[in-house]
Amino acid sequence: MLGKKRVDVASSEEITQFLNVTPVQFRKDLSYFGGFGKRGVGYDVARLTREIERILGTDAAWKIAIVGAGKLGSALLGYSGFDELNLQIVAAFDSDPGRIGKVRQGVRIEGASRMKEILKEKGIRIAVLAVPADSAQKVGEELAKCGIRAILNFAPVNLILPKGVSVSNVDMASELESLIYKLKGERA
Amino acid sequence: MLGKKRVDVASSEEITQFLNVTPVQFRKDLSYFGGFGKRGVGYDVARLTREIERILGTDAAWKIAIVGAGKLGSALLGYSGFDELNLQIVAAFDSDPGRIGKVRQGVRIEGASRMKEILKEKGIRIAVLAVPADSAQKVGEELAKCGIRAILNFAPVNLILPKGVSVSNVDMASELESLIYKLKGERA
DNA sequence: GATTGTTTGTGAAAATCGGAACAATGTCCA
DNA sequence: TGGACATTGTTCCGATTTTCACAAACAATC
Repeated sequence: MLGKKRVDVASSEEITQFLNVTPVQFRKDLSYFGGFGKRGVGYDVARLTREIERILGTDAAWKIAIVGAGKLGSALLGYSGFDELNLQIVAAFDSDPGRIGKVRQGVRIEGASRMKEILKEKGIRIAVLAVPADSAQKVGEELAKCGIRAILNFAPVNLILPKGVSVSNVDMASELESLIYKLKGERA
Repeated sequence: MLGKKRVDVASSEEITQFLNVTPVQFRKDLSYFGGFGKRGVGYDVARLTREIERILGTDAAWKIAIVGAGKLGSALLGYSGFDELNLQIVAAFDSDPGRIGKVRQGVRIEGASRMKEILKEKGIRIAVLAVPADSAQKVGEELAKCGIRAILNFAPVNLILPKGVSVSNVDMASELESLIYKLKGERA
């Protein structure tokens, strides 16, 4: 088990050490999409990476827009994690005239009025929503009208949008709630 | 159904319109902690709010610390959502000498060396981890040593920490992955 | 006060999820 | 070739979660 120190092949056990899943789950999930491993051997890491990227769709590049260029939006513009998912930030928007025209991380901040035009032109289908809570619903609706089909929502608001628009919430609040709930249980 | 436009009482159906749960789930979850509603009427919103806060533990204030005062950390220092959960940011830390001593949103950024001292002194048990991915594990371990029992982790890293320390991941990557996966499915 | 309509709380059924066990398939070595 | 060993892919089973269905409880109206 420790004899061969090759990294080009790894067993489900080795791989899931660093993940939040059990080896069985890992194998089962993968087998749903097809058997990529070799019995008695393990998984070819390079191929596995390719297959997973293909399954998730991160093998092709996706263009995304950051909507809202305040503190959070700016932080996201500099966030390195997007690269790894093959996501390219190709546009940023804000309604504050003081921010429009500024360039952050090579991306020019545009006014909200040019949103539709630019989103269509560049073929953007994913938006990251980083506006204040009280304008999130309104901006979300606008994005839906502009043809955006997927929104990563950072505002602590439950967006109600037309069917066909997927919303994923980065929900700090509920994560914190569950942490507090656990802490409370410990003390009891 | 539309006759009484009172906001002091609402049915599970009305409430869950804005939530991500079904009315039945809502009622069942609540009934686990006790029946707070009146049959044929609905839930007293004020009381329900109090009860949920009590259950979640957000009725009492919790002190939290922001660890890492880069772009993301700074954005979090100004994030308004913490207030609503009765969370008070009472400390911020960074290892960059250029940032230490600066005050953001009324909180002074302290050096990492003073972490243990300050966390203990102020009785902080929840930390928000906003450091770069490559130092997240190390800093997480330090926090665990300082007596932190709950970590909200923003770094795209799976923290391995001693049992008893709860970690919640704000996992932008996996949220984005699921969005892309959905988009891909639509196009097929 | 009886009746009607509404909504909660809950017990039972259905679906989903996760783990254990195991057969199938591969490598390695004599 | 054959046997020992390793690891996948899959089936089965128990547990958990979600949905369904409905009785109990309440308000309103006649």
